[in-house]
Amino acid sequence: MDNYSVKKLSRLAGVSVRTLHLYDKMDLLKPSVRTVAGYRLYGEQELLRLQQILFYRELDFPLKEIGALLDDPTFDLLQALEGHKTALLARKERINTLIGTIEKTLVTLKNQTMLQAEDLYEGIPREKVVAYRTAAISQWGNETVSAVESTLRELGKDEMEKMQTTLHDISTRLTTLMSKDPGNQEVQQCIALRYQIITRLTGGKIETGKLEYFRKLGELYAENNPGMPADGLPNRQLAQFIQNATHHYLKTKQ
Amino acid sequence: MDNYSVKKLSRLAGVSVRTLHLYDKMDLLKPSVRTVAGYRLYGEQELLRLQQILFYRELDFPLKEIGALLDDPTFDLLQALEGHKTALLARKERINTLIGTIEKTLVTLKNQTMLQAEDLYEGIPREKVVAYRTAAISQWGNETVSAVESTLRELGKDEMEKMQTTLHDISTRLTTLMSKDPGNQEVQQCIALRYQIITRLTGGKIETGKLEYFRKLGELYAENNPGMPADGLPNRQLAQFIQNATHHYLKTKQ
DNA sequence: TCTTGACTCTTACCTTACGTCATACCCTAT
DNA sequence: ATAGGGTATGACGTAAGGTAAGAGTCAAGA
Repeated sequence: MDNYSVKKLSRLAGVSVRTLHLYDKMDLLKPSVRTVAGYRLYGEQELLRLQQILFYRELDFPLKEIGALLDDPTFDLLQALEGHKTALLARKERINTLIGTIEKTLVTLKNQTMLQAEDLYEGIPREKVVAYRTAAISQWGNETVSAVESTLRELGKDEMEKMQTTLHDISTRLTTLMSKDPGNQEVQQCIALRYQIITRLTGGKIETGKLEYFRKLGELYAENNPGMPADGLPNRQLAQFIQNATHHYLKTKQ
Repeated sequence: MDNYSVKKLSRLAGVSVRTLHLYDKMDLLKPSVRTVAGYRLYGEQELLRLQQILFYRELDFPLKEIGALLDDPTFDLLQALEGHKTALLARKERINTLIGTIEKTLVTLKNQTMLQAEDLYEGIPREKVVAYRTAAISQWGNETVSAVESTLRELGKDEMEKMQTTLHDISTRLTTLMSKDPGNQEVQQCIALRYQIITRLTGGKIETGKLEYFRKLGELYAENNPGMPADGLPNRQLAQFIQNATHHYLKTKQ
């Protein structure tokens, strides 16, 4: 008898030594023997009692109540269990309510962001935007898509037009120079400049997801606005700008 | 501005003063002003912020997280809510498991007590016992029925027979004396003696539920065992005994 | 002006079921 | 003798406050 040290018993039952210390101090599970050195030794009975304790603990019974029901044989176990079941049902109901509230909140928030996002996607059919946006979120994460949309909003028309002009110049010059004199010093300057613009475009962190998202938006716009009429729509310019910027960058990066 | 003292704000929002103290110390909700005496004064903005805090608290968000999401505008609320919802779903699942376990345990326990109870109800069809026992539990509670069954078990055949004989004598004598000489001194003695026996029968606490339950059992037995053959079955004696004991007691009590 | 009652402040200890040190002691094998 | 692992006790920390003690503040009535 009295085979189990704290560590052995803790391993056997899957609890920590500290837990056994605690149960000892609160008179829930006492060792059958203390050695002269003060070491705790447990026997089979204690192992059995521990199993019972853990069973009720699994059911979220408070330890005090477990002690009462194990020590007092007249304890009305049925009633305790019924009461506990009622409490658990109440908790479950509460959680259901919470989940419902969260879902409502989520729908509201998503609608809000969708509404905010809508004017950014002017000129592209809504269902395409929704579909691609959802796909992009699942592929690159909510953060990336939000960042792109935030950048679009932040840049505004004015800066976008400037950047577009600059980038157009750079791209044209790069194409010319590369075909004629790839070793020209100006090539490096142009590439550096383009890098700066793209950095601004991606908010400091150049990520493939962001660039791909920008590029795809440009494509979608071009598809749905054949001929790209120069009607002054911000998205037309935006799309063209993005296509220029990202197409070249991604190509030369490979 | 700064209209609300701690108490006013606490009443308005339905939280305790202590809670406001705590939120102040943990920088979750600071008063807009402190008077020279150190009193906290809150304004409309603080009331609004408190509403938000309570909303997320209702959703079981930890207060630290609430502070983060209210103070950091870049906090990804959608992701937090989704994560929280997942956690709540997991908790719900766990609770479902717990309820299932409790229900199984309850069934097991009830079957056990039914099995133990079965031999006490020998001679009465099981379905009648089950039906009446269930009705009795809902009418007088689990404790009363358990107490009666515990008494039946505890008394055993020997003591029951003795008590039956004694009670039979008492009842006979009482009937005789009451019809002839109601003022006889022996009447009081008999009643006192009968009282003692019934006290023993009900385990010290004479309750209508217990006596009714005993009496009903006797009736049920008589109904289902016409002629009451003197075959030595403990239940036959038990039934007769109980019928005698309780019938008289209840009658004279009215 | 004094008192009374309502209000408020800070500090600190209590709750659950442990986890995580810190410090010191014990035991066994080499 | 020493190294290593096991053990004991005590104290502190967790989340979100509850409860209490002791002291200070404010407005109103006598």
